[in-house]
Amino acid sequence: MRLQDKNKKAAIFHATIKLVNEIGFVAASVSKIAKEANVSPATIYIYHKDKEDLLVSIFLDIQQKKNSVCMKEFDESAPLKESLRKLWHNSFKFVSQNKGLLEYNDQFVNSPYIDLVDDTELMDGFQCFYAAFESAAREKIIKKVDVNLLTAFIFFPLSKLANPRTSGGLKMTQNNIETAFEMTWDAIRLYSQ
Amino acid sequence: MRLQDKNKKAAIFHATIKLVNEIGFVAASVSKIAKEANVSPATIYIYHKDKEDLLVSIFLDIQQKKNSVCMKEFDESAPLKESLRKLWHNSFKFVSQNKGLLEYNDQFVNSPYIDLVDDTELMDGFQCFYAAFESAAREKIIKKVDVNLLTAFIFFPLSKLANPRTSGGLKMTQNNIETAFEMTWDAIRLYSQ
Amino acid sequence: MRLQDKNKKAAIFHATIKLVNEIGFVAASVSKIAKEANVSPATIYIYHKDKEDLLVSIFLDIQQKKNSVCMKEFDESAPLKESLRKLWHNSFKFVSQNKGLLEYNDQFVNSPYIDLVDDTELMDGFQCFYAAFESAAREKIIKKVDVNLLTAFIFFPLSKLANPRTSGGLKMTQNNIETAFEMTWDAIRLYSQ
Amino acid sequence: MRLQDKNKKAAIFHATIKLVNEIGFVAASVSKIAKEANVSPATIYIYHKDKEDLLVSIFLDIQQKKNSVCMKEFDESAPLKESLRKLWHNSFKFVSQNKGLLEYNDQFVNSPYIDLVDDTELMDGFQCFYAAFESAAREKIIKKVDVNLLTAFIFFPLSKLANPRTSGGLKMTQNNIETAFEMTWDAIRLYSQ
DNA sequence: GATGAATGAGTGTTCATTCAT
DNA sequence: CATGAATGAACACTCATTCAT
Repeated sequence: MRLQDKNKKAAIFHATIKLVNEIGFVAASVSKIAKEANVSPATIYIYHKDKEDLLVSIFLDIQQKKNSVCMKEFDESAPLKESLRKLWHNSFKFVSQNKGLLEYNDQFVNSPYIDLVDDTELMDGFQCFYAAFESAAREKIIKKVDVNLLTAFIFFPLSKLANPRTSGGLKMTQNNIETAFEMTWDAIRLYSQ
Repeated sequence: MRLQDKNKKAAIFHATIKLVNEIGFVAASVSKIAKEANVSPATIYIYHKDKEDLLVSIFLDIQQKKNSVCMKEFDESAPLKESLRKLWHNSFKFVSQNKGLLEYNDQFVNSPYIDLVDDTELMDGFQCFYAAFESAAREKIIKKVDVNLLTAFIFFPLSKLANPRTSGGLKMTQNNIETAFEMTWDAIRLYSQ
Repeated sequence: MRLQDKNKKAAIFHATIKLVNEIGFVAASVSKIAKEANVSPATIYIYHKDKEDLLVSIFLDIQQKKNSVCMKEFDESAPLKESLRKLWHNSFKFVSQNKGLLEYNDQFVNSPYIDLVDDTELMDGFQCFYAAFESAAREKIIKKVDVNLLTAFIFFPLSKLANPRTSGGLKMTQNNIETAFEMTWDAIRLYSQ
Repeated sequence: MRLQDKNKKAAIFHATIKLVNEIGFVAASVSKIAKEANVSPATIYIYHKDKEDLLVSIFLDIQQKKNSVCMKEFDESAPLKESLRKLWHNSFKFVSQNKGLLEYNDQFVNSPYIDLVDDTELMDGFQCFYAAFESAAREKIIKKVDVNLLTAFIFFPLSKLANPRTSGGLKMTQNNIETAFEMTWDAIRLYSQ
């Protein structure tokens, strides 16, 4: 019996991301992906039930990679600000090391494909922040507002700035990252009287 | 729907937005749009060169509508904070009055179709803010940072919160809008000494 | 507006029958049918929802044609034997004038496609015989047996003999037809004392 | 099902018949058959040259089984009527004991696959009847007609009635079988003056 | 201006079959 | 012997677009 060729699975993975980033979900057809991956269209269906499954499982794969990079060395006992700063820097590290992956996921979450993914699965890695938000709010370190408002100011500017396609050409140097993070912190922190 | 004869263009406009929001760019075909609009596929080609032109011109149309609502009563001489606050409230007014339009454009800007639109055209209505940013920075009211950082904290959280699909179920009451705006302002304002 | 081209519909009809008879349902693909009919595959889908619909509607069309020929000049008041004899001769007339059509339908009724057709629709034209069977049985002209036994000896030998593919090379002359019919009649008639 | 190792050929046999009866030749693909038989697609090609060979050899296998059952205890010296009666009852016994097999073969003979089988092979087991027909005709026991007319009234009603799919829901009790056989006999017997 | 008919090129997917183990 | 991996070719069907009216 022939063994699954890991190279083929990886080739399909990269070909899909490359094509989707270049020409979008609409134009990235299975046969084009197969050609890019130097594989038969039928081979794709060995690894994935259908096109939807291909796109979704790539998304989840990236998501997981990203989470594990972003949450590396996360310390629950550290002050919230330090944890968030670490998250920001890790995010930009991930992007710089995995150009394209984030771009793919940004397109994905803004397409109807995202509806196929369980909501809770999405924020999985960041759950640990939620408790930290609550205690920080109790200690009057950050504003006592809905968690969606907090995430709107933490993750959205971050994802915009981290994605070269939407960053407006701004180069994210260590300086800029730090500045941007301070702006995020200003948005959520509480100013005593 | 039953828009007829003179309103065919409008029927196509609405049918496209409805379908794209429901099933996405991938599945929204010309003939499906035609059926939804109670119109022949050929009729669409009277008003639009091709499918691309259809999608892009709808985007631009919405963009223009949104801008004109958002910038209503913009007063160059007013303080920046008041202008921005007005912008925020106008944005949410637009959304509540035009459900679906913003959702369409959010999908559009996150698809490769956006590459067909001239960058400068996008921010057109908001150019007047750029001068205001600069002078406010000079007066040490807001931080002296790249304009892309400013917009990342002004427009991105706004667009996330205004789009029901991404707002995380948070209902944007006047209270929440005001709170969110204050967070934006905190992000960009300069704290003296 | 372009009008439907009746020739195209007829061409699809004949091409389908020809191909199905030559290579069977399994091998008669939509694109082969389209090529045989000198038509684009897409054109077939203007006239038929899908392949199933194409095959079924051709079957029903033939069935109807056959019924109208077979039941021509059917006289309710005539003796049953004469009505049946007429049916037999009409059937062979239909076959000789429409070679291929019956072969198609024989293949159809012996494939799972037949399950898609309403049972009652099938025997529609022959309902008028059922009453005649009952009264003839009451008058002790034919055997008093289940109607399915009667039809097994009337229609099945007939369809076997009428179809050149199953007639075993026997040429159905007027003489043979008449002989065969007498055998049918012997099978169902009642012998007094 | 769970037939294993040594019984793989049998598993393939049964899986094929089951699938063909359920979904037809068109939809019964090699991989579906393999899955149903709990076997690799490749395994099927150990026992059969190709798909055609699989289908044909199953047909012949069933045909042979049926013949051996039908002709059991055939006695050349017995009167023709008794031999035929025995044939009829044996046929129904075969069906009741091997549901599905006859259905498969009925589909097979009415598909173009039948062309792959040698004509003479088909009627092989029944050749012994041909001589009996001739002598009975000479003795004026049955009609002196082409053998194809005889078989049309012997085997066709039989196969229709024995196949539940075409029997019209008529339950073939011993009584009904006997009645049907008498009708067959009436069809072919000769009535003296 | 407006239409439904018509289409070649393409879609996602499955096919029968072979290969390497 | 038996397997799951792998595939080119084909499948049924839909696409964006044009044509004739």
